[in-house]
Amino acid sequence: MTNLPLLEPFDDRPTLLIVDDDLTFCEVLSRAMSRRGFNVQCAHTVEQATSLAETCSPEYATIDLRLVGTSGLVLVERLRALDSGTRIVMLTGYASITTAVEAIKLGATHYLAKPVDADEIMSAFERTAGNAEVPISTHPLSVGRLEWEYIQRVLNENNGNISTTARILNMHRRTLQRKLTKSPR
Amino acid sequence: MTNLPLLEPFDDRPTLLIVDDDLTFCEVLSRAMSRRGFNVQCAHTVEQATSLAETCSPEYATIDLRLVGTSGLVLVERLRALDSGTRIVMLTGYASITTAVEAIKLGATHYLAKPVDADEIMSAFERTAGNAEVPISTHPLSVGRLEWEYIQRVLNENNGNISTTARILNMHRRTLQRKLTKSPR
DNA sequence: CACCATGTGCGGCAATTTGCCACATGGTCG
DNA sequence: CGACCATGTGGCAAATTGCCGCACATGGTG
Repeated sequence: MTNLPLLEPFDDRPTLLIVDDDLTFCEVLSRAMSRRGFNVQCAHTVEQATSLAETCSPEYATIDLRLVGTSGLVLVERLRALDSGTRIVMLTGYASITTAVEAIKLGATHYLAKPVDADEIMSAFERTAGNAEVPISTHPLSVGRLEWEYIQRVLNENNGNISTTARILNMHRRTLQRKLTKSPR
Repeated sequence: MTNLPLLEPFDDRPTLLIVDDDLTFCEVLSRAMSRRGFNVQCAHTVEQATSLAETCSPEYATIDLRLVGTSGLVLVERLRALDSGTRIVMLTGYASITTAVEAIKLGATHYLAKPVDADEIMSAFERTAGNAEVPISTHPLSVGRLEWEYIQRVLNENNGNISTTARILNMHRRTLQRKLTKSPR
């Protein structure tokens, strides 16, 4: 599965930056990726990640979309500003089309929904535009899912402002709030 | 067609290629985009679109993901091979994250789930990675309305069969029945 | 023909979701 | 500082839903 030699000297191993506010997740993934030949570093906030990236300039990165404070998306920009060759995989608990589009446009290599395993991340790193054969799903989204995607889109366009989003969507703020706490149906 | 007073002479207007196998959709969108100052051409198959693109080399394009025969994705590659400056918006009835990621990686400017209106497409064309957080013009569709449109489409695709539509949409038949008796919210 | 699978329309009822209120907190702007 | 706004939360009545059952039509099949 891995084409990365396990026996390279430590400093020759490719560097991987894992950014996620879930400490357990970081630790588990970190171990799995170390085993696959990466020199791994973890960060739990955008600030941490930025300063780490400035000193070590990682070749690979996994970034969680939802981080406390700022969105993980800004990190995609920063990492690629530092080194446009950085391969970035976006991870998220609640995948939505809007944020997927956004992440890819900002330069992410791929976008995966949790739970993911290390091998999925590995092949996501390998991925380029041409090489993925995409099964076009024939069956539509459920109404619940459609609503969720739409809400995410509008919310994103309004920079996460719940009140204005609710107003635009012609729904009660309280209702929108409640919907947002639930996972996509 | 007569009230285009302030628009540029016909040949100076930006060219837009609409690719969709739904003829009605093409016609409606074509008219809406003409009114917005585009020189519109329509194609209903990948082949048609390819030969049209080779002769007229459109600056803008909207491409439906699911076309009979080949996927609309290959068209993204072709159009951008002809002119890498072409702005392409991918449209789809069945939005999925995978195809969204793929479309963007192949060079699409944006990816929108139907139903869309012409204004959404307009702002999608304007969109670049940087200006994503610019709040776009007000969203006309309420969630209720979106749901209604979607239900109508799926229902139509299933020849008005309420039971199968309810199954596909993952909602109770009784609920769907009741929703159908009401007018779009 | 009877039999069966399937789709449809509708009534009733409990469970869930909603709309709408109030109140507290924290941030920004003048 | 006060005015304003977005957010988080709880409570409660009203609306919607999920799910039951039943009657009826249709179409295929032994």
